[in-house]
Amino acid sequence: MAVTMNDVAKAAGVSLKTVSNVLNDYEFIRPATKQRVEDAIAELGYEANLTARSLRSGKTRMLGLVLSDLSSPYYAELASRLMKAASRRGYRVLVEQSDAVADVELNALQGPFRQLTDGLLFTPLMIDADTIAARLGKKPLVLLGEHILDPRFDLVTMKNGEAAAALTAHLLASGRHRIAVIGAHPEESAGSAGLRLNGYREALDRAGVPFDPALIAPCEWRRDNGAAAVAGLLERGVDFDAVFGLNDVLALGALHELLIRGVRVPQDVAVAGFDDIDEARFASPSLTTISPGMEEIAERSIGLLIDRVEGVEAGSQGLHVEAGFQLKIRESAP
Amino acid sequence: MAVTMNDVAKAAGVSLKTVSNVLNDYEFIRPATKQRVEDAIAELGYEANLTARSLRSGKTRMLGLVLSDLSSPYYAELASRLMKAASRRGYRVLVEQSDAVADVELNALQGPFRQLTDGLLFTPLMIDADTIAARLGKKPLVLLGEHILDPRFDLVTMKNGEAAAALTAHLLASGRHRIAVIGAHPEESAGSAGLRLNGYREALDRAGVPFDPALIAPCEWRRDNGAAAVAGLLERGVDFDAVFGLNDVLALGALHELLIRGVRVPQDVAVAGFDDIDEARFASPSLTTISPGMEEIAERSIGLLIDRVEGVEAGSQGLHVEAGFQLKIRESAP
DNA sequence: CTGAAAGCGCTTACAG
DNA sequence: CTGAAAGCGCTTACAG
Repeated sequence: MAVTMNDVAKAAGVSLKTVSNVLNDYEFIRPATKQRVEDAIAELGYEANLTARSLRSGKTRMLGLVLSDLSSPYYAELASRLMKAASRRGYRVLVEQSDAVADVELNALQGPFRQLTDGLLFTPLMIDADTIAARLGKKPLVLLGEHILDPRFDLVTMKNGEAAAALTAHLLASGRHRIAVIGAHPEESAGSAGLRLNGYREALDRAGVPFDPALIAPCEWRRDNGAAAVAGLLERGVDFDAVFGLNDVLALGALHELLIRGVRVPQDVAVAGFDDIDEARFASPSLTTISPGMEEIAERSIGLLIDRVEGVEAGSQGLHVEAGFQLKIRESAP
Repeated sequence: MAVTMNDVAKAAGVSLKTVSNVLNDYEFIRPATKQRVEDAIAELGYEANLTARSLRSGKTRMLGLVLSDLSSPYYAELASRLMKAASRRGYRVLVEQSDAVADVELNALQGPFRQLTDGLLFTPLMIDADTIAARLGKKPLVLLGEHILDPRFDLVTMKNGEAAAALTAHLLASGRHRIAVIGAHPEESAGSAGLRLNGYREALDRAGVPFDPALIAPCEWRRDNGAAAVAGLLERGVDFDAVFGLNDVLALGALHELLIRGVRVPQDVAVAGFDDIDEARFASPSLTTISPGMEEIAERSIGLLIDRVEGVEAGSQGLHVEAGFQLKIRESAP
């Protein structure tokens, strides 16, 4: 069997409690005692049993991350950064993919996944604020990326609406007035899609450009859907001079479809996205998009969640953090 | 406090052991007893404490996945599939990013990360077979993606060499004879880079085309490095009519750099990659590449690891699985 | 088929 | 500053 604290205690000639004190950096230990314990630990190659520690302390030092799909570039980059930020503070991140299925989201909120983690970073796609509130246990929860603006919850998000409005204003200023939007989610109450679409409409309003529902293409946020949506617009003969993909992979799918059909970008149609994934810079033409401050989102959300877990952040009111954004003007929509 | 097995036992009027039997699907329980226990569980809303179970059983039902960086598209897609495959068999996957740092790889092999997981899926980048063998505990380990062909270890991999040779043969057959290679890793003993480069050389040999070291650009596998490497070749005046990026992001970075410099793809220079990430199909021009059978790799590696964990797969010899590959001929190198 | 008991390896009041 | 004891919530031989 593995070496236990008991073995260490025996080897060092002290009690269990003293070993525990050394391991947990208790202040008042005689240096000589501490040394003896540390020597014994080194000699025996002792490593604390994390499961036993968790059972006793009720903490796992793991944080849960619930998102729809890790293989989408935006979430992959975000997850990578979150894990690194957590690691710096001594926590691990356990990921759960919901595939945007309501049941999975519900289970992550109260099932075994919750039990395994000290706190949750949650991207709700299918369930609403009241549903979350009803299942909320005592463990901290920080909402991520979406915009359930509810005083009951901590939330770290991006400026979806403002940023979409800024991007739309840029397209309008460059002379485009028939801006197709790809990736709307008419079914979704509280989601990035809705907020970004709102931003788009506001920018149109401010510019006095009429909103045309024919320009709005609903679809899930997948690359092939971006391509298909543009194909649909072209085949229906919809007149448009710009495409706003509600995220980058949609825009990149659309870009590809336009190019293979001989539509010139940006001469005939400008294309813009949202997320500024790594790929956007290296597309041909490179993609105009919104950089939503992912590094800031990762740092702030992990920081806030761990503060809650450790009881540093006291307020019972939900804290709302909005990361800044940047408009990245590139070749696809100069 | 939470509801415990004891509470359930009391409510159902049975002993702890009987509750445990019901939870663990023990065969010989009187249906009436079982029903009473199940009713009590439902009524009290009992959920098993996973930490306590782990402490007692020594199993966590978590699998470890060690890779360099989750934000790279190939690993993100792989991790997503591995998690889904594991989930189907009742396991979770805990990811550790090594950033290709030897120390992190070592720690994943024996530190707390190992303790938290029942088995490991490991992509060794910086450490070799003997180092792994020296730290190998009793818990199962399956090597992934790389080619440490060592009878001591289970290994699930792709046909790096064969596939690279097939791709190179295709480029040669299309009339390209000056094929630049981007992303070589001269420092690395056992890695995909080396194996793919070998495949390239073999294909040249078979075709009687001389190998020219000037065509080989070493760099880490990042998109911007692919762009920089092509820029370097052009600026040094190296003559080439094709680029083989040792993975897709390198090839896509190269593709972008060629296009912005006015080099036509594929007319002037053909471009090919390796991985067939989602993006390859949607690049402009779409990218010729190798599809390395990722679904097969994910299923087989998770299956093998869980079999080992559960003692199904008996042999002490390492099992070696090679997934099949497909050459995807697209516009960038027809 | 079911019960009583031990114990997985820690942490945490409680004494001293 | 340190020790002896209890207990976190399960599973697992061992009886019967």
